[in-house]
Amino acid sequence: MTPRPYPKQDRKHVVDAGRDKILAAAAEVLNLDDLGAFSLDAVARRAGVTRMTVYNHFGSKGVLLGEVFDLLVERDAFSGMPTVFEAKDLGGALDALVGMLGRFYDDNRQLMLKMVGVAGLDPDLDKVLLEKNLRRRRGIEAILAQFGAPKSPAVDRSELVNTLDVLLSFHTFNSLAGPDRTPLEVVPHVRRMIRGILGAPAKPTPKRTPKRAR
Amino acid sequence: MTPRPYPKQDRKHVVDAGRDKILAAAAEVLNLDDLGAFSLDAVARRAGVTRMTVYNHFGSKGVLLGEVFDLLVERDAFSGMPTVFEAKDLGGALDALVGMLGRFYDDNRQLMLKMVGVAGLDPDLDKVLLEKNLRRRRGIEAILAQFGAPKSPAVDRSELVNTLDVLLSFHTFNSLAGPDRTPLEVVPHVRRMIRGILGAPAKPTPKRTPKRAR
DNA sequence: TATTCAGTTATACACCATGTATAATCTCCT
DNA sequence: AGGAGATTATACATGGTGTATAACTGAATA
Repeated sequence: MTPRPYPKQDRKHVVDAGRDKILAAAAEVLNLDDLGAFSLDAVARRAGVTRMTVYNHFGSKGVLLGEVFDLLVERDAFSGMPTVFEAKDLGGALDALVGMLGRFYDDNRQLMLKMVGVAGLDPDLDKVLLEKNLRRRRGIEAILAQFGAPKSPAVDRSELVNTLDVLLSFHTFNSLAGPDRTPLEVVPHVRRMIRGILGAPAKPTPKRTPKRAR
Repeated sequence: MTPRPYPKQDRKHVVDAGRDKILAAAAEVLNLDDLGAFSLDAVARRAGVTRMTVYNHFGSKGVLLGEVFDLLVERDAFSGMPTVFEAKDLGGALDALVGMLGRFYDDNRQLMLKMVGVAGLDPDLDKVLLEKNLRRRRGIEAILAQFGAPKSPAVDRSELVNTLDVLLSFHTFNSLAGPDRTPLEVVPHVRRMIRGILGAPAKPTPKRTPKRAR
């Protein structure tokens, strides 16, 4: 019960420095080309700490990965968001967003691959990743709100956000790049795709649609 | 050195039956909702054999998964390919292809998620999956060759196959569906996206899309 | 019937990774 | 000096992959 005047805040920065060191080490290990070489032991060694310290900071592998992703998304992927809003029209803003994300995906391609990998196998991380992907969705919605949606898109208005979200996802850049190109090199192509979706005149008359599917 | 006239072919079907039983069991385990619950032990138990038998047939987990994917792709995903070519034009063929793939992704959503998961972590399986994805690409190329490419697509001719390939990938259906919809429900939307990409009149003049500039 | 061989099983083992528990140690602040 | 919080060292349980080896089974053959 006795009030204890103790640091607890003073040493916080030291502890946080340790945390950040671990997070950075984890990101580095994830970005190594060695496929499937992610272990808490490797992270700890690279961070210069013990595996136990990692468990003290984060309780599990999933939480650690979640925080790594969190940090990267907030600090790297969407750091240029303000400049996106400086564009003069919707097309320009989306172009800027594509460039921003393309750069991020390029810098962290291996990391992203492993991240979606373990996310597909770890329910906890899966939830975190899903939530973090909402970040991108909210960014798209903000852009549309600011610049106004196009009048005649090739897709439903209600599905416009979904469509852009898919086209801006890592998977789009990754599989479009394939083994021979980088996500960054693919940026112009993604821009064209989006422009095609946005600028296409509406096809309101489904009278002609030649579909015979099943 | 004595020539030994022995079955070796007669019992083949029995052995192959065992193989198929294991493959089916593996697919079942992969399609369980239990995220990250895939072990060779579970597969063996469900197949009614020992873990050793699994190792006798396939040498490793990666190879087994590769063959499962192989079987599914060939037998389920692209089994309806002939009917796709019965369509009367390009749009109809692609619509049919979208429906075919959407059905497959819907039937095997959990499996696909886990598959890309381990593929992101296992180099061997990664290669297999990459090669199997070429199956889809070749299908697209065949359709374009049969029905002719659109005259004025919204994307480069050279990138047309890449674009369609991305739009037809599992990731498109999966992230478009999100947690609240199924890949199958998303089929009409993907069809519209593709029609938008294909049917949009060429925009040769990059004079900026006619849009409200705030 | 006895043999023979492929495939299967039973069993044991090595290895690695995650996660938990506990006591010892270090560091910095008062 | 003393103490609290963080870190370390160490051990352990668990579960999965992959390898090795000997025993077993069943069916075709002689």
